[in-house]
Amino acid sequence: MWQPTNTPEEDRLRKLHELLEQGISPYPNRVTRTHTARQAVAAFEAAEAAQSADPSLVTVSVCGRIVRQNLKGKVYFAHIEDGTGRVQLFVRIDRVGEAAYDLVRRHLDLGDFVQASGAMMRTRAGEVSVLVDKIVLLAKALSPLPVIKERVNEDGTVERYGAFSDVEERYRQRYADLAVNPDTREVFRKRAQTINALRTFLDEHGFLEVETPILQPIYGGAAARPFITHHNQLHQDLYLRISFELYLKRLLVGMYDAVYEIGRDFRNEGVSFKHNPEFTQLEFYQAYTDYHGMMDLTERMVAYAAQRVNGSTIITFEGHTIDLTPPWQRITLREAIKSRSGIDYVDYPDAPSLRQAMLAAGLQTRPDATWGKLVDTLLGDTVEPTLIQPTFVLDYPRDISPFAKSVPGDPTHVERFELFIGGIEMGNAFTELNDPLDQEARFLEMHRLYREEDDEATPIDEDYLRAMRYGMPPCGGCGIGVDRLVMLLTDRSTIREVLLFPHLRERQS
RNA sequence: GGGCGUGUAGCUCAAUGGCAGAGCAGUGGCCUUUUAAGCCAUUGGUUGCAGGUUCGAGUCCUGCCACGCUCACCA
Repeated sequence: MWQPTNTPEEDRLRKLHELLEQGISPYPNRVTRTHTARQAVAAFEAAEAAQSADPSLVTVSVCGRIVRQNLKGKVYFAHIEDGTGRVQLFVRIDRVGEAAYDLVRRHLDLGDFVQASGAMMRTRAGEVSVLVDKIVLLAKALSPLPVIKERVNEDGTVERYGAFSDVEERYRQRYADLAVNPDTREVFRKRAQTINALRTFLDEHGFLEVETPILQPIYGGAAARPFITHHNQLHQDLYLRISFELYLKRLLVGMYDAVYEIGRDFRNEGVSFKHNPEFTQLEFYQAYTDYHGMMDLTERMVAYAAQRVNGSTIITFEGHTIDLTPPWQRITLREAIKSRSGIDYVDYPDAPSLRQAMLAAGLQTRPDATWGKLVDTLLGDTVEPTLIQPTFVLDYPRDISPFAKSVPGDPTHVERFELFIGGIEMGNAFTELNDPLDQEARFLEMHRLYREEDDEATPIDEDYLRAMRYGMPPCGGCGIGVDRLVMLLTDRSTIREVLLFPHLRERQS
């Protein structure tokens, strides 16, 4: 059984017991709400504006959490807040009677939920308020939330005094963060709007939303270590998906022209400001197009989401003004790296020579890195941080892109792009490889590479190859990191600020 | 995993190696139009955990835990 751990909790528990002794339930079953906080204020102001109506005849029953209270002798003011906003309660002892007033004075705390009914009025100070006839406790708060006081300035801006800012506690107790920090609530509203906008855009462009397995017998579609779990009755190890790619492309074999999925991917890798072990991915695939089609669609979709969420395609991110208005800059990976590092990697066709060139340029490399990984290092270290404005980087080395079609006449490169905005990778797309024999060869090549590194054996998905042998239409596919997109649209510098419950290490002792 | 940093009251923060404090919240009192209300009084601490140095440790040292930044890792 829970025990108070501090004086405020002891006081609140005592009040709860006193209420029970008076026969008052601190957690009643029934509640009556006629108006939200916002509606109550709006109804009064509308009556004020309409000369014909008597605003004092506007009666309401409002519900919410007490976020400010001011006991002033025989009158009591409180602000209650619900999901729509705040409204002030004005309680007078001569109106509610001594018994009810005593309950208000002795037993209500910041954080409690109450229901108040009465007529709307305007105080002498001018604030629209509920002149309370009856007030009912709806839920007692036994633990105190951080107290944040607000002052509304002349110009309407809100200044906040006090804070709940400890990052760890905000994440571990997100409910408390949300309860007291309206800015946090706004982030997750925008997150929902973002996802809704992506979905709406794709729906309106002929895409079918689908759901594919999260528990997969063979993981694939990306290079990452998986989480492993086990089905007891089937005696089968299963993997939490690291991407949706291979299942979604099976659906193009199945004659859907365009499909997408928004869902969770799981990667058993390190965490960082842009990595969480589970994250939300959007992948969409469209037949009869290629990566150019994916670029066109992607830039329009992201611009649409920005417009829907922020009302503009021009946003601010980490102090940068970023213009998401299409069309976006396109540059080949080769040109991008050459312009930033001075290294034209095609001049160094094998890992040892490229590594030498990179070392000569003062770049750090891993001695065991493959040629493709070295190119990727060049991208990450010299190019990625410079790509603040939205930029498609095109044409990647074949040996780090096993699902992309080759660039015609170019044995080195495949038709792939990655999308960068604000210096962060936002997406990855290919002209999808639909040649089953070439795909099998790529699988075998990757399998060999990873076995050499003895890091993660990439399993070969024979069923995917079988699907492709039935014929897969030419298509483009793209994956978008939804959390990162939300970071961009809400100007948050870490992924944890846009995840309601980010992964944290379990607390010991 | 490495480096740097942080951890003190419910919240936000102070405290030269020398009595562990403030504001807000809480408690008691005054106050019938307050709004960061005000005034008077007052409660609240295993200073993340475990050791060590010292006459004396929140402070210095070691280890551990958690978090942040960063590097590595991450096609």
